[in-house]
Amino acid sequence: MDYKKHIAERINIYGVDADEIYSSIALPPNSEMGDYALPCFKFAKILRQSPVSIAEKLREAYKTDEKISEVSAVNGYLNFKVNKAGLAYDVLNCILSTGEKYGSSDTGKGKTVCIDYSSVNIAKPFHIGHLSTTVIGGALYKLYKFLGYNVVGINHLGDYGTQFGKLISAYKRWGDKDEVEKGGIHAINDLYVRFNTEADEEMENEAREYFRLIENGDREANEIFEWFKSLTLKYVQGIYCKLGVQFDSYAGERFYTDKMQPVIDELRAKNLLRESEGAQIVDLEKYSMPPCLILRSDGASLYATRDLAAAEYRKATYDFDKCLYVVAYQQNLHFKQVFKVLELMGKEWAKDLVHVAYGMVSLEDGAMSTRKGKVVWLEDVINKCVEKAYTVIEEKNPELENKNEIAEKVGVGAVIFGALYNNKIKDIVFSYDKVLSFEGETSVYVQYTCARANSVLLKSGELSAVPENYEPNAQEFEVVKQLAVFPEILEEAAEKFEPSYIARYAVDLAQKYNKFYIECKILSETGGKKAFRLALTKVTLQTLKNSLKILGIGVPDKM
RNA sequence: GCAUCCGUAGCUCAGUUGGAUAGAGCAAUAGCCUCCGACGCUAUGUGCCGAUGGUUCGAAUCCAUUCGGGUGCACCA
Repeated sequence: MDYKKHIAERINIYGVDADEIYSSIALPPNSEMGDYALPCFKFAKILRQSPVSIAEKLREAYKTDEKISEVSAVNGYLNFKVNKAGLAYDVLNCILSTGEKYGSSDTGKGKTVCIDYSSVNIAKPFHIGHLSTTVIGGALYKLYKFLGYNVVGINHLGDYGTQFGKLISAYKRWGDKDEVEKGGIHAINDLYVRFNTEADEEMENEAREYFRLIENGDREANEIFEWFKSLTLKYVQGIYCKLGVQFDSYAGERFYTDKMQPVIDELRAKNLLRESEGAQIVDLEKYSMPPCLILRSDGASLYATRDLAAAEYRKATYDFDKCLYVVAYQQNLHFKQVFKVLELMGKEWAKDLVHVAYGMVSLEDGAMSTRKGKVVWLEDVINKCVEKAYTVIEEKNPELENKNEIAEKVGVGAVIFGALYNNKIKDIVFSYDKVLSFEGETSVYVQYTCARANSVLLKSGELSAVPENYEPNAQEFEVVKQLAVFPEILEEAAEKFEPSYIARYAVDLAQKYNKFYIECKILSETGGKKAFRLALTKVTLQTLKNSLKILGIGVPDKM
């Protein structure tokens, strides 16, 4: 179904190879001009002819065939019109036969991708700032699987640092076992907030001491810590379940405690380590970066040290072809440094490490702060969205069965989609108005389109075979073309680590289908026309479902 | 100060391996349910694509400078 390739193979330009012709083929601004176009301007110098005459000569030489029905030369562009009936027939049958696998491929066969995402902090509830990494990572996870990769989802737990000393100190001062059991993670967080507001020098010292106790294997400190950890994991599991994300490993920072020394030894052996102001660093001045700190002046390890150990461990354990870090752009420099240090250590695989950076989330009145307790919890956002969905269903479709289940799919979908619809690098100012808006370019719009398509299919009875030689009209053909590019869109999304491509694709397809739906009758038609339109409806529904599924969004049959 | 990202319609954003008249949604106005789901569709308008210069047959897209904003920059993670 690669029409560009088909065209490129049939054009000969002296001194230009087929690959270059292939990559030069573009899409005309509107479909009346054609379905594909080859701009001939860049060939003018090589051939020493005007683009207009080149296009004209190529047009004369091109023999139309079963795929390309018309070729025209316009102002230096060579425009191609495809055989609409043929394309429509191929696309519909392809989707009908592949079904929920439509768009999948084996490009990733034999390759492994590690994705480090979500990476929750122990004892901290999920707030909207954690949403992006979780759903972007989750979507990439499902996308790579769909493309045939072996994928390893890693939740690099934030379970290391003096903050855990603070927590234990706070718990021992004010905590109560039953209250924490009952209040769960929010009760722990309250203790943390209280510690930060009341802490003086003495308490800070106590916290450092407790952290040291955890490190040295003190039984009581570790018991409390493990208890907090299990409460946290139980809690996040509920959220992950709703968001449809999963992990294959929960190896967090503490996991690397005993894996850092070999890295430090290697750095020293390779003469990369240097003392500076009492600390051990890798100097990166040559690369116009500040130094990468490996050991503090008191000998303790740092964030970067653990990330170096983690990268080594992942390479040794999973032998990845790519390792992605879905982490906010605040850490651009950190990852640049870590990757550079690994490169300097001679790890040829350092080039396979990718920081998938995304924008930050703030509130309308400024940045969030867990320590100050100024946050929007993700559960609240999800709950409000689900409630809103329920209210809308109650209003528009009160007879519906399973209203709770459907409201859940719609509400959760809106939360996920809102976080995935824009380019990931964009900052987000969180507002309830925005996430609760269900109109326009939203998952609800796509889900509604699915419900509409599904309703048509329910009323249609058995589908007959797609008619051959059916000449689609303009609206039908727009849908067909959009359906056909789905596999390409997925490849691009994977290549650019950009789930938003898929979200936008789904909205585009839904828009094109809705335009078709309004313009064209389906059920009251007969014969080939009806068969074609029903098939078009069925494969559109399938493709919309496939797109949303990758994003972790479910599609209700009715809503 | 150095590094890095962003700047497109009133708002939120697409569009950037250079290509033909710069597109959506929201908001506004006017329409469309005796007809397959109106959470939908149609029509109407707004743009020195932050600015300047350069490269090119051609620049929102590439380069340089500049302005505005975000983020990061030594013992937190």
